Amino acid sequence: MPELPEVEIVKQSLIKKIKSKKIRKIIIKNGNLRFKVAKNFSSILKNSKIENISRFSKYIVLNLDNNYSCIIHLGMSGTFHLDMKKKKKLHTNLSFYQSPYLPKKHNHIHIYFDKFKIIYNDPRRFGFFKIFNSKKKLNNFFLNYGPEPFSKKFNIKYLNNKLKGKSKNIKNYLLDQKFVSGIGNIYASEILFLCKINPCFKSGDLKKNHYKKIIFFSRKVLKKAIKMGGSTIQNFKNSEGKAGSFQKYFKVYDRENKVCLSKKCQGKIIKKTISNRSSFYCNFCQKLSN
DNA sequence: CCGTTAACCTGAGAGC
DNA sequence: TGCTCTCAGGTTAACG
Repeated sequence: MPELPEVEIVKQSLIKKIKSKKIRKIIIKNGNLRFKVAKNFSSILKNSKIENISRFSKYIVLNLDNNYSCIIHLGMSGTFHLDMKKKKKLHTNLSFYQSPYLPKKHNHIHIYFDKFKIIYNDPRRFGFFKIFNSKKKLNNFFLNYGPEPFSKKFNIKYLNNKLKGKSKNIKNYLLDQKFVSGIGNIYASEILFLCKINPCFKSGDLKKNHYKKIIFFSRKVLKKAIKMGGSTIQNFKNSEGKAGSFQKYFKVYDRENKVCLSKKCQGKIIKKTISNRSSFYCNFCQKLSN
């Protein structure tokens, strides 16, 4: 489900609820996630205190007081639910996936604290948890990833180095986490629309002014999405009334056949499958030749 | 090395 | 009501 903004919001929710708290117990109902949950996962996390919670790209990072770190990827459908013991309903203010009442059969991991527990629910099981026994190993894991759009490393020189001479289209690169990390299928389409660059545009043909736009609008779109609480697909609304609202600002994503929102443009948004993922764009605003 | 495809899963929604 | 089909915010092994 989530791209950088949504993961950022989940991280912020987790900070409010479980930062500086001690994990008392872990129950794994189904460890068959994208990667199998490590056998020693429970024993390592039990009785550790969560010192800090951060995020890199689409990963949530829990730093524990026993030198271990736990990274969490939500895949397509991973969500966290807060379960106060006294109340019967699951509170889903940590969740961004469709219904707030997901079937319990997908409640795979239960993490207990003194007064409540949080539950990891993931119908498709593309998410995963992974632990590292040192900061160095944690950092090494992230060395495989490109900079986030916000990073100073994501600059014109970097784009030129990576993209010159390349035949692969630019949409593909925006989704390539080794090139830039944190962008997913929704924001890739949104960013390219604002850049007025066709998703099929050959990366090697991009010029300096294209690079500038990609850098500028990547940051702008992701920042605004974070400000809006991320994007929430469908009519999801949780018991506390919290849901992301960036979907209201989609210019192209999920707007097939609708009128282009650019001023004076009468074009209709096209949906096209590029490299097995849907892309949305306006043929008039995002010409292939320019 | 490069780029593309299929695969990993379940559930929602469309069409019949 | 129910069946079948397609699609979904991600990643990556395997292939040509």
